[in-house]
Amino acid sequence: MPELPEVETIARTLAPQITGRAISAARVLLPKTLAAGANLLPEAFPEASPGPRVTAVRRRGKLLLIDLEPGFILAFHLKMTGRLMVRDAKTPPNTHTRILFDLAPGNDAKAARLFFDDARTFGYCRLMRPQDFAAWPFWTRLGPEPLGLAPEEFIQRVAGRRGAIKALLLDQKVIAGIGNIYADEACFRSGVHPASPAASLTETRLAALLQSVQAVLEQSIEECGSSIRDYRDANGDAGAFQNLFRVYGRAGEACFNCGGPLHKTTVAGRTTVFCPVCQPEAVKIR
DNA sequence: TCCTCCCTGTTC
DNA sequence: GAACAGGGAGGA
Repeated sequence: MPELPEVETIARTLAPQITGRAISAARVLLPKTLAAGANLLPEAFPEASPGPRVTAVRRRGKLLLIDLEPGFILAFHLKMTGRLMVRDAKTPPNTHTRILFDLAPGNDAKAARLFFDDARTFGYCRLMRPQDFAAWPFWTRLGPEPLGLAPEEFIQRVAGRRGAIKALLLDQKVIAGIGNIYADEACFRSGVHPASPAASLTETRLAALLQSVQAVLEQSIEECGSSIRDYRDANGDAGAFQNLFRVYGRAGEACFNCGGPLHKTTVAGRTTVFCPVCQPEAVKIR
């Protein structure tokens, strides 16, 4: 389930392989994967044309963005099982291939293919003009990037809210890029009970939580993300941060801090693992 | 603010 | 052959 560190890793491994290269054709094998209302295939990939050139590969939140020249943007949301991978030009689509891009041969590079594979078909791609992209509601409402976020702004965005702190961490409008894994890991590392109402946490606790969010994200980026089940980078390589999980997926096992059993519960509709000793429930505020 | 739904491969 | 994984849209 690609979250910020995984998408960042994909962007970093994808960029050197496709930047500067022309995309000569796109083939959509599952129509719904190319979001309706954001389908500019004929305009972006006209017949008898070398095709648009990749000028940049970026990440924002969990979105992977490919800038094209002339002016188009490919925005991918990988959701749970989406993968972006460059393979040999002759590689045929597999059962999970949803969109296939042909990369024209470049200076030194041979022709190749960019695959968007997605077993569970939750992921999507939007192909938009920059002005439409800038007006896309999901884009305009996206909260700030956690890395580099000032504690004061984080506190201001969650202070006084009645919802569970983990629900706010998962809310992309509050802060962008955090999913179930890193929300649990950050709560544990800062000793915050994930079900605590944000309003019950002091500014000091919230600042500590943000620091843990930033620490786990940075550490995971260093480890090239977490690979459980599906995630791979654009080279097909796995990440290693899953070896450093302290709570995610460890319900019933011993807490690395106190040795007691980790508990499992549901917060914001998501499986949540925490240590009841090291993450005491904050005192509720009326 | 919370719940349901979408979707399919994997695990029990 | 059922439970489970979960991001985000949409509705209660």
